[in-house]
Amino acid sequence: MPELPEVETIRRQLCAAGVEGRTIEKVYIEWPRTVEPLTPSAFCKKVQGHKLEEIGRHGKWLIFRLDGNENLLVHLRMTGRFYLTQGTLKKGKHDRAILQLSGGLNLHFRDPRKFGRWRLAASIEGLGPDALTVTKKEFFQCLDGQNKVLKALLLDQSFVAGVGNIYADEALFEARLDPRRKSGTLSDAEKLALYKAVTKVIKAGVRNKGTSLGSGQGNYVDLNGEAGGHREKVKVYGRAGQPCVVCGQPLHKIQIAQRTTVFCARCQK
DNA sequence: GAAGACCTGCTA
DNA sequence: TAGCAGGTCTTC
Repeated sequence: MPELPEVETIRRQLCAAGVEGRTIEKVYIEWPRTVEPLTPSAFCKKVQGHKLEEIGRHGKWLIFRLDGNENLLVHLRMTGRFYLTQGTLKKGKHDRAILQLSGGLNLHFRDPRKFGRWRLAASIEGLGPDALTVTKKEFFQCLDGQNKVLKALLLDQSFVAGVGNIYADEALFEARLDPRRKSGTLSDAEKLALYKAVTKVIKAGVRNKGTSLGSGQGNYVDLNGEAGGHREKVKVYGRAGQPCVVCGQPLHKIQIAQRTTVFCARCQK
């Protein structure tokens, strides 16, 4: 569920809550497959006693830098979220992993659908430039030699990291580009429009602390359990059949690369 | 590409 | 009860 803006919001809140600088005193793995490729006991052994020095992010990955040369890499996938408790540990219903930190702070990883993953590694492989900080030059370089359907390309984390289904649809609407277009057919002006649109919608998402839709269990909430404020700003995602905010025509819903895609057939060319 | 797998819980 | 979900990986 969370895309870059949601992950960045959580990262900032973890920093603000003073998680950095604490020692990981004990690790609980409640769902073994959360950690990979290590077994839970091997994972706990390698993490316990280490200091959590800094929290970073690349694309949708959270990067907990540990002392030594390893990082705890966390991907929230569809329903992962973090929350903090103080004092005696009480495990929540959908908690899949918990870090007991120095000073009595507990960092819970709640993930109903069990898709989230924790890894130990020096770095993350195979990601393109981060969508929040990608430069125009990098973006054009990444587009070079590509000829993929635009929607699929934006979802490809090796192209640009951090864009998911919501922000892909929003960026394509913002750029007025048809999601079915092939990237090789874009003019320079259209490439620039796409670059501007991607960075614009991602930055707006971060500013509004992420997007939440509906009220389901998997619905995104931040560290404090609050919904993102970007919901009202979404122009196409989840609005199939409703009028386009620009031309008033009903928005279309189609499948591209097995993902629901909403767009305006009149505005997006 | 497309389809299935991984999973649970909410909505229609 | 069936269908759907913001993500990614594996296997045709």
